[in-house]
Amino acid sequence: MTGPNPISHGAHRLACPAGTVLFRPDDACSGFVVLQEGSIRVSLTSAGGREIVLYRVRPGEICLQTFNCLAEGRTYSAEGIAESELTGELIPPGEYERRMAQDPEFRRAVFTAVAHRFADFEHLVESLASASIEARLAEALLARADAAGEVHLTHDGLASEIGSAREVVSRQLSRFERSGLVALARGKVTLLARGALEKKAAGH
Amino acid sequence: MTGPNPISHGAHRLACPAGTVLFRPDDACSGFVVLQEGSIRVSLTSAGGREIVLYRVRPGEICLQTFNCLAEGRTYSAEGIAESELTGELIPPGEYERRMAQDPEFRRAVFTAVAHRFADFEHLVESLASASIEARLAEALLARADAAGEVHLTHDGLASEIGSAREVVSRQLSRFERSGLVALARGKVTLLARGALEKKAAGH
DNA sequence: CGGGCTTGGTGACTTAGTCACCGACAAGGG
DNA sequence: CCCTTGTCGGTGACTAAGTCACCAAGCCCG
Repeated sequence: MTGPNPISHGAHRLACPAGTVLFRPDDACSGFVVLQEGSIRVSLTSAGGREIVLYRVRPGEICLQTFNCLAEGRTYSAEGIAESELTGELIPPGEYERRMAQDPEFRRAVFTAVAHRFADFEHLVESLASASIEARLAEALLARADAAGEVHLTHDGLASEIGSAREVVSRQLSRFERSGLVALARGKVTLLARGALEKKAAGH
Repeated sequence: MTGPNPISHGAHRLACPAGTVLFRPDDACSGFVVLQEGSIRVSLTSAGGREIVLYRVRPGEICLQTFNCLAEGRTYSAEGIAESELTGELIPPGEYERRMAQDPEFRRAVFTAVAHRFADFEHLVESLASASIEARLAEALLARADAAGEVHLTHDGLASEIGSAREVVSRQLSRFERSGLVALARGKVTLLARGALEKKAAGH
């Protein structure tokens, strides 16, 4: 999925440490990002200060914000932060145009990524419009747990994942804890009953 | 924006009356829709029966669901209904591939449409995650009013537009009516104070 | 004219979000 | 070692939104 061209003519090497802010709302777009290692969290922060994670860009994928900017000549509307150390390519606009025209495999990869993003968005909209907090939180915990069943996020961080408020997350987590589904510690949630959480995530 | 090729080789004429269901979740995709006249409403209905309008496809635009299916070889996940009589082209998968590869103008049109849809989604997510019902309803009324300032939708229809419930819409409309912002009649809302509604839509 | 359907109104209740505040814990400096 | 400062999480009280059950117009059509 990383493609046959290691670093093609005209593309720059991209490397940056965890925590780097790659773009913010209203930034101009410097080029098209193709990720090789790491993950980028793309989120939207509304006027009221509420943040919601839209999606994550993973290795082999393109950053759709970048695509959007280049296709429309517009600026970003969301924020992108490196969640871990990144490596990849930064393809400048001209080179991007050339590749889209001439490289069918590159084009296919871009379309696949676009299609995935749209599926992500549809899922997000459906969740926001009709799933309970209980279901959305259960889903977020399952999605972000490591192999040991631990989620290393604060209640605030979890609230951003599901587009809600910290207090709401805290209270729901206490209910999960009282039901024996999770164990709580500062900055960490340990999953004790994945099966039960999966049921909750599906809406009972 | 309708492009230089009236009906190109390999494309079928598309024409259907208002109310036609163009696709449903899990339908296979028969081709790529390029709309010339009319409008398609694309919506998602969740398990609980709640419907939300994702976006509308208008003349000169492409249908992104179609794009998505073709790029991924997958089925639809949303529903598309003709809101008015439609005319356009239905481009079969092979012809679509050929045009994407060979026709830069066609490719550009597709990208522009994708970028627009993407912006629509971001706006929708931001609204759902953090705007009040008052603001979202005011926005929907403004967006769907005709030149005479009339919105020909039932409370149920308005609820679908903003992804909420009929009762909630009814109560908010009564408040707008009591404040003199709208006049209510069966199946119709008349806007009386656009300026005030615009303020509400922006969040006071 | 009189069912039966669609549309809209309402009260009572549950769930979610907001606001204001406080206490517990972690890290670093004096 | 203790104190300060900042992050993190808990809680009560309130408001906003969504749900449920039900009813009353209006409306179409035989």
